[in-house]
Amino acid sequence: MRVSTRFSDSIHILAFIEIYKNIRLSSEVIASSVETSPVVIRRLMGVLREAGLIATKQGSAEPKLARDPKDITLLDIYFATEGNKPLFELDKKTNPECIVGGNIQDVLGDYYEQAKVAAQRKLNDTTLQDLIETILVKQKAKEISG
Amino acid sequence: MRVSTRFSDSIHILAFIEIYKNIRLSSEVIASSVETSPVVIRRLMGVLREAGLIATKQGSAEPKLARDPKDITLLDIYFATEGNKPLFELDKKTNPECIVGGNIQDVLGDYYEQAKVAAQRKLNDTTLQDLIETILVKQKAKEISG
DNA sequence: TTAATTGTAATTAATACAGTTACAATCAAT
DNA sequence: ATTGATTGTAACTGTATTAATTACAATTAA
Repeated sequence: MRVSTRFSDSIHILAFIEIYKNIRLSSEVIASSVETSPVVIRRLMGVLREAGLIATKQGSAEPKLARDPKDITLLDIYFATEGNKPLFELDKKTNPECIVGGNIQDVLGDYYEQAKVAAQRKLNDTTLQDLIETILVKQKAKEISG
Repeated sequence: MRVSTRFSDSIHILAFIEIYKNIRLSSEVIASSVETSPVVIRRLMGVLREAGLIATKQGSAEPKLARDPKDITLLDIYFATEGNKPLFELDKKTNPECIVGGNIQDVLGDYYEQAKVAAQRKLNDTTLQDLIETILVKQKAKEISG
Protein backbone atom coordinates (compact mmCIF):
# COMPACT_ATOMS: atom_id res chain seq x y z
CA MET A 1 0.00 0.00 0.00
CA ARG A 2 0.86 3.61 0.14
CA VAL A 3 3.14 4.21 3.11
CA SER A 4 1.73 6.01 6.12
CA THR A 5 3.07 9.49 6.84
CA ARG A 6 0.75 10.03 9.81
CA PHE A 7 3.57 9.80 12.31
CA SER A 8 5.87 12.22 10.47
CA ASP A 9 3.07 14.63 9.65
CA SER A 10 1.88 14.64 13.26
CA ILE A 11 5.36 15.50 14.50
CA HIS A 12 5.40 18.27 11.90
CA ILE A 13 2.09 19.66 13.15
CA LEU A 14 3.18 19.69 16.79
CA ALA A 15 6.51 21.37 16.00
CA PHE A 16 4.71 23.91 13.84
CA ILE A 17 2.20 24.75 16.56
CA GLU A 18 4.97 25.36 19.05
CA ILE A 19 7.30 27.33 16.76
CA TYR A 20 4.50 29.51 15.38
CA LYS A 21 2.48 29.81 18.56
CA ASN A 22 2.25 33.58 18.15
CA ILE A 23 0.49 33.57 14.78
CA ARG A 24 -2.95 32.43 13.68
CA LEU A 25 -2.86 28.64 13.29
CA SER A 26 -5.69 27.57 10.98
CA SER A 27 -5.61 24.09 9.49
CA GLU A 28 -5.08 25.89 6.19
CA VAL A 29 -1.84 27.51 7.38
CA ILE A 30 -0.51 24.27 8.85
CA ALA A 31 -1.50 22.40 5.68
CA SER A 32 0.60 24.76 3.59
CA SER A 33 3.70 23.79 5.56
CA VAL A 34 2.97 20.05 5.47
CA GLU A 35 1.85 20.38 1.84
CA THR A 36 -1.39 18.50 2.23
CA SER A 37 -5.06 19.41 2.57
CA PRO A 38 -6.56 21.12 5.61
CA VAL A 39 -8.89 18.16 6.14
CA VAL A 40 -5.93 15.83 6.54
CA ILE A 41 -4.47 18.22 9.11
CA ARG A 42 -7.73 18.42 11.03
CA ARG A 43 -8.07 14.65 11.00
CA LEU A 44 -4.56 14.21 12.41
CA MET A 45 -5.19 16.94 14.97
CA GLY A 46 -8.28 15.07 16.12
CA VAL A 47 -6.09 12.07 16.88
CA LEU A 48 -3.53 14.22 18.69
CA ARG A 49 -6.30 15.82 20.73
CA GLU A 50 -7.70 12.44 21.75
CA ALA A 51 -4.21 11.41 22.82
CA GLY A 52 -3.96 14.45 25.06
CA LEU A 53 -1.15 16.11 23.12
CA ILE A 54 -2.98 19.23 21.94
CA ALA A 55 -6.05 21.26 22.83
CA THR A 56 -8.29 22.66 20.12
CA LYS A 57 -11.56 24.53 19.99
CA GLN A 58 -14.10 24.07 17.21
CA GLY A 59 -14.48 27.19 15.08
CA SER A 60 -11.35 28.79 16.49
CA ALA A 61 -7.94 28.63 14.83
CA GLU A 62 -5.96 28.39 18.05
CA PRO A 63 -4.58 24.91 18.63
CA LYS A 64 -2.18 24.66 21.55
CA LEU A 65 0.13 22.00 22.90
CA ALA A 66 -1.50 20.38 25.93
CA ARG A 67 1.87 19.57 27.49
CA ASP A 68 5.31 21.10 27.69
CA PRO A 69 7.36 20.12 24.58
CA LYS A 70 9.96 18.73 26.98
CA ASP A 71 7.30 16.26 28.15
CA ILE A 72 6.32 14.98 24.72
CA THR A 73 8.57 12.35 23.15
CA LEU A 74 8.52 11.00 19.62
CA LEU A 75 7.23 7.75 21.14
CA ASP A 76 4.22 9.55 22.63
CA ILE A 77 3.42 10.85 19.15
CA TYR A 78 4.04 7.44 17.61
CA PHE A 79 1.63 5.73 19.99
CA ALA A 80 -0.94 8.46 19.37
CA THR A 81 -0.85 8.02 15.60
CA GLU A 82 0.08 4.41 15.00
CA GLY A 83 -0.68 2.69 18.28
CA ASN A 84 1.49 -0.09 19.65
CA LYS A 85 1.23 -2.16 16.51
CA PRO A 86 3.90 -4.67 15.47
CA LEU A 87 6.93 -3.28 13.65
CA PHE A 88 7.48 -6.63 11.92
CA GLU A 89 4.50 -8.67 10.81
CA LEU A 90 3.93 -12.27 11.80
CA ASP A 91 2.23 -14.65 9.40
CA LYS A 92 -0.64 -15.66 11.65
CA LYS A 93 -1.79 -18.52 9.48
CA THR A 94 0.75 -21.34 9.61
CA ASN A 95 0.24 -25.09 9.92
CA PRO A 96 -0.17 -25.97 13.62
CA GLU A 97 0.49 -29.65 12.86
CA CYS A 98 4.07 -28.86 11.85
CA ILE A 99 6.91 -28.33 14.31
CA VAL A 100 7.90 -25.12 12.57
CA GLY A 101 4.41 -23.87 11.72
CA GLY A 102 3.15 -24.71 15.20
CA ASN A 103 5.80 -22.81 17.12
CA ILE A 104 7.27 -20.10 14.94
CA GLN A 105 4.63 -17.51 15.71
CA ASP A 106 5.33 -17.53 19.45
CA VAL A 107 9.08 -17.63 19.02
CA LEU A 108 9.29 -14.97 16.32
CA GLY A 109 6.78 -12.83 18.19
CA ASP A 110 9.19 -12.64 21.12
CA TYR A 111 12.14 -11.65 18.95
CA TYR A 112 10.04 -9.06 17.09
CA GLU A 113 8.85 -7.61 20.37
CA GLN A 114 12.43 -7.11 21.55
CA ALA A 115 13.40 -5.35 18.33
CA LYS A 116 10.30 -3.17 18.49
CA VAL A 117 11.00 -2.11 22.07
CA ALA A 118 14.59 -1.25 21.15
CA ALA A 119 13.33 1.11 18.45
CA GLN A 120 10.67 2.54 20.76
CA ARG A 121 13.28 3.27 23.43
CA LYS A 122 15.18 5.37 20.92
CA LEU A 123 12.01 7.25 19.95
CA ASN A 124 11.38 7.85 23.63
CA ASP A 125 14.85 9.42 24.01
CA THR A 126 13.92 12.38 21.83
CA THR A 127 11.51 15.08 22.98
CA LEU A 128 9.57 17.53 20.87
CA GLN A 129 11.76 20.20 22.44
CA ASP A 130 14.91 18.44 21.17
CA LEU A 131 13.43 18.23 17.70
CA ILE A 132 12.39 21.88 17.62
CA GLU A 133 15.77 23.11 18.83
CA THR A 134 17.54 20.98 16.24
CA ILE A 135 15.29 22.36 13.50
CA LEU A 136 16.07 25.91 14.59
CA VAL A 137 19.81 25.22 14.60
CA LYS A 138 19.65 23.71 11.11
CA GLN A 139 17.73 26.74 9.93
CA LYS A 140 20.34 29.15 11.28
CA ALA A 141 23.09 27.08 9.65
CA LYS A 142 21.24 27.40 6.34
CA GLU A 143 20.89 31.14 6.73
CA ILE A 144 24.57 31.85 7.35
CA SER A 145 25.79 29.60 4.53
CA GLY A 146 23.13 30.60 2.02
CA MET B 1 -2.34 -2.24 2.10
CA ARG B 2 -2.19 -5.83 3.02
CA VAL B 3 0.75 -6.31 5.41
CA SER B 4 3.87 -8.01 4.16
CA THR B 5 4.68 -11.41 5.64
CA ARG B 6 7.72 -11.93 3.41
CA PHE B 7 10.15 -11.58 6.30
CA SER B 8 8.31 -13.99 8.60
CA ASP B 9 7.64 -16.48 5.82
CA SER B 10 11.27 -16.42 4.72
CA ILE B 11 12.44 -17.18 8.25
CA HIS B 12 9.91 -20.00 8.29
CA ILE B 13 11.28 -21.43 5.04
CA LEU B 14 14.88 -21.35 6.23
CA ALA B 15 14.05 -22.97 9.57
CA PHE B 16 12.00 -25.61 7.76
CA ILE B 17 14.81 -26.44 5.34
CA GLU B 18 17.24 -26.93 8.20
CA ILE B 19 14.95 -28.91 10.51
CA TYR B 20 13.68 -31.18 7.73
CA LYS B 21 16.92 -31.43 5.78
CA ASN B 22 16.63 -35.23 5.62
CA ILE B 23 13.30 -35.32 3.80
CA ARG B 24 12.24 -34.27 0.30
CA LEU B 25 11.77 -30.51 0.30
CA SER B 26 9.50 -29.57 -2.61
CA SER B 27 7.92 -26.13 -2.64
CA GLU B 28 4.65 -28.00 -2.15
CA VAL B 29 5.81 -29.51 1.15
CA ILE B 30 7.16 -26.20 2.45
CA ALA B 31 3.97 -24.44 1.36
CA SER B 32 1.88 -26.82 3.46
CA SER B 33 3.77 -25.72 6.58
CA VAL B 34 3.59 -21.99 5.77
CA GLU B 35 0.00 -22.46 4.57
CA THR B 36 0.41 -20.64 1.31
CA SER B 37 0.86 -21.64 -2.33
CA PRO B 38 3.98 -23.28 -3.74
CA VAL B 39 4.47 -20.36 -6.11
CA VAL B 40 4.77 -17.94 -3.19
CA ILE B 41 7.38 -20.24 -1.63
CA ARG B 42 9.35 -20.46 -4.86
CA ARG B 43 9.27 -16.70 -5.27
CA LEU B 44 10.56 -16.15 -1.75
CA MET B 45 13.20 -18.83 -2.25
CA GLY B 46 14.38 -17.01 -5.34
CA VAL B 47 15.00 -13.94 -3.20
CA LEU B 48 16.81 -15.98 -0.55
CA ARG B 49 18.95 -17.59 -3.24
CA GLU B 50 19.92 -14.22 -4.69
CA ALA B 51 20.91 -13.08 -1.20
CA GLY B 52 23.20 -16.09 -0.84
CA LEU B 53 21.24 -17.73 1.96
CA ILE B 54 20.17 -20.91 0.17
CA ALA B 55 21.18 -22.97 -2.83
CA THR B 56 18.54 -24.48 -5.11
CA LYS B 57 18.55 -26.41 -8.35
CA GLN B 58 15.80 -26.08 -10.95
CA GLY B 59 13.77 -29.25 -11.33
CA SER B 60 15.14 -30.75 -8.13
CA ALA B 61 13.42 -30.58 -4.76
CA GLU B 62 16.58 -30.20 -2.72
CA PRO B 63 17.04 -26.69 -1.38
CA LYS B 64 19.91 -26.32 1.08
CA LEU B 65 21.13 -23.59 3.36
CA ALA B 66 24.15 -21.91 1.79
CA ARG B 67 25.62 -21.00 5.18
CA ASP B 68 25.75 -22.47 8.66
CA PRO B 69 22.59 -21.51 10.61
CA LYS B 70 24.89 -20.01 13.23
CA ASP B 71 26.07 -17.57 10.55
CA ILE B 72 22.62 -16.39 9.45
CA THR B 73 20.94 -13.77 11.62
CA LEU B 74 17.38 -12.49 11.45
CA LEU B 75 18.86 -9.25 10.14
CA ASP B 76 20.45 -11.06 7.20
CA ILE B 77 17.04 -12.45 6.34
CA TYR B 78 15.39 -9.07 6.85
CA PHE B 79 17.80 -7.37 4.47
CA ALA B 80 17.31 -10.17 1.94
CA THR B 81 13.52 -9.83 1.92
CA GLU B 82 12.81 -6.20 2.76
CA GLY B 83 16.07 -4.42 2.07
CA ASN B 84 17.34 -1.58 4.22
CA LYS B 85 14.18 0.42 3.85
CA PRO B 86 13.01 2.96 6.45
CA LEU B 87 11.16 1.60 9.45
CA PHE B 88 9.35 4.92 9.88
CA GLU B 89 8.30 6.88 6.83
CA LEU B 90 9.22 10.48 6.20
CA ASP B 91 6.80 12.75 4.38
CA LYS B 92 9.11 13.75 1.55
CA LYS B 93 6.91 16.54 0.26
CA THR B 94 6.91 19.42 2.74
CA ASN B 95 7.16 23.15 2.13
CA PRO B 96 10.84 24.11 1.80
CA GLU B 97 9.98 27.79 2.34
CA CYS B 98 8.89 27.07 5.93
CA ILE B 99 11.31 26.67 8.82
CA VAL B 100 9.60 23.44 9.86
CA GLY B 101 8.88 22.08 6.39
CA GLY B 102 12.35 22.98 5.20
CA ASN B 103 14.26 21.19 7.94
CA ILE B 104 12.10 18.47 9.42
CA GLN B 105 12.99 15.82 6.86
CA ASP B 106 16.71 15.94 7.65
CA VAL B 107 16.17 16.12 11.39
CA LEU B 108 13.53 13.40 11.61
CA GLY B 109 15.52 11.26 9.19
CA ASP B 110 18.38 11.18 11.68
CA TYR B 111 16.15 10.20 14.60
CA TYR B 112 14.41 7.54 12.51
CA GLU B 113 17.74 6.12 11.44
CA GLN B 114 18.84 5.72 15.05
CA ALA B 115 15.64 3.91 15.98
CA LYS B 116 15.90 1.68 12.94
CA VAL B 117 19.48 0.71 13.74
CA ALA B 118 18.49 -0.10 17.33
CA ALA B 119 15.87 -2.54 16.05
CA GLN B 120 18.27 -3.97 13.47
CA ARG B 121 20.90 -4.59 16.15
CA LYS B 122 18.38 -6.71 18.02
CA LEU B 123 17.54 -8.66 14.88
CA ASN B 124 21.24 -9.18 14.35
CA ASP B 125 21.57 -10.67 17.86
CA THR B 126 19.48 -13.70 16.93
CA THR B 127 20.76 -16.42 14.60
CA LEU B 128 18.75 -18.95 12.66
CA GLN B 129 20.34 -21.54 14.96
CA ASP B 130 18.94 -19.74 18.04
CA LEU B 131 15.50 -19.65 16.46
CA ILE B 132 15.55 -23.32 15.50
CA GLU B 133 16.70 -24.44 18.93
CA THR B 134 14.01 -22.35 20.60
CA ILE B 135 11.37 -23.84 18.31
CA LEU B 136 12.53 -27.36 19.19
CA VAL B 137 12.42 -26.57 22.92
CA LYS B 138 8.91 -25.16 22.65
CA GLN B 139 7.84 -28.25 20.75
CA LYS B 140 9.19 -30.57 23.46
CA ALA B 141 7.45 -28.50 26.12
CA LYS B 142 4.20 -28.92 24.21
CA GLU B 143 4.67 -32.65 23.95
CA ILE B 144 5.23 -33.28 27.65
CA SER B 145 2.32 -31.07 28.76
CA GLY B 146 -0.11 -32.21 26.05
C1' DT C 1 11.21 -40.60 -22.37
C1' DT C 2 8.39 -38.83 -19.00
C1' DA C 3 6.48 -37.27 -14.71
C1' DA C 4 7.72 -34.05 -11.30
C1' DT C 5 9.62 -29.87 -10.19
C1' DT C 6 11.65 -25.23 -10.32
C1' DG C 7 11.69 -20.45 -12.01
C1' DT C 8 9.21 -16.63 -13.56
C1' DA C 9 5.90 -13.57 -15.73
C1' DA C 10 1.26 -11.76 -15.86
C1' DT C 11 -3.03 -11.11 -13.68
C1' DT C 12 -6.37 -10.66 -9.74
C1' DA C 13 -8.36 -9.40 -5.30
C1' DA C 14 -7.80 -7.42 -0.85
C1' DT C 15 -6.34 -3.69 1.91
C1' DA C 16 -4.49 0.65 3.77
C1' DC C 17 -3.69 5.12 2.94
C1' DA C 18 -3.92 10.25 1.66
C1' DG C 19 -6.80 13.07 -0.62
C1' DT C 20 -11.36 15.03 -1.69
C1' DT C 21 -16.13 16.55 -1.13
C1' DA C 22 -19.70 17.97 1.69
C1' DC C 23 -21.77 19.88 5.53
C1' DA C 24 -23.23 20.63 10.40
C1' DA C 25 -21.46 22.87 14.60
C1' DT C 26 -18.97 26.50 16.63
C1' DC C 27 -16.52 30.72 17.14
C1' DA C 28 -15.37 35.76 16.82
C1' DA C 29 -16.11 40.19 15.24
C1' DT C 30 -19.30 43.49 14.39
C1' DA D 1 -28.24 38.71 16.57
C1' DT D 2 -25.79 38.20 12.08
C1' DT D 3 -22.26 36.71 9.32
C1' DG D 4 -17.97 34.96 7.53
C1' DA D 5 -14.42 31.89 8.90
C1' DT D 6 -13.22 27.75 10.97
C1' DT D 7 -13.31 23.15 13.08
C1' DG D 8 -14.92 18.35 13.24
C1' DT D 9 -16.38 14.41 10.87
C1' DA D 10 -18.40 11.23 7.65
C1' DA D 11 -18.45 9.26 3.09
C1' DC D 12 -16.21 8.41 -1.00
C1' DT D 13 -12.17 8.01 -4.50
C1' DG D 14 -7.74 6.89 -6.48
C1' DT D 15 -3.48 4.75 -5.79
C1' DA D 16 -0.03 1.55 -4.33
C1' DT D 17 1.42 -2.76 -2.19
C1' DT D 18 0.78 -7.31 -1.29
C1' DA D 19 -0.28 -12.51 -1.43
C1' DA D 20 -2.54 -15.46 -4.28
C1' DT D 21 -3.46 -17.44 -8.71
C1' DT D 22 -2.78 -18.99 -13.49
C1' DA D 23 0.16 -20.42 -16.97
C1' DC D 24 4.11 -22.27 -18.98
C1' DA D 25 9.05 -22.93 -20.33
C1' DA D 26 13.28 -25.05 -18.46
C1' DT D 27 15.33 -28.60 -15.82
C1' DT D 28 15.87 -32.80 -13.23
C1' DA D 29 15.81 -37.70 -12.11
C1' DA D 30 14.19 -42.20 -12.62
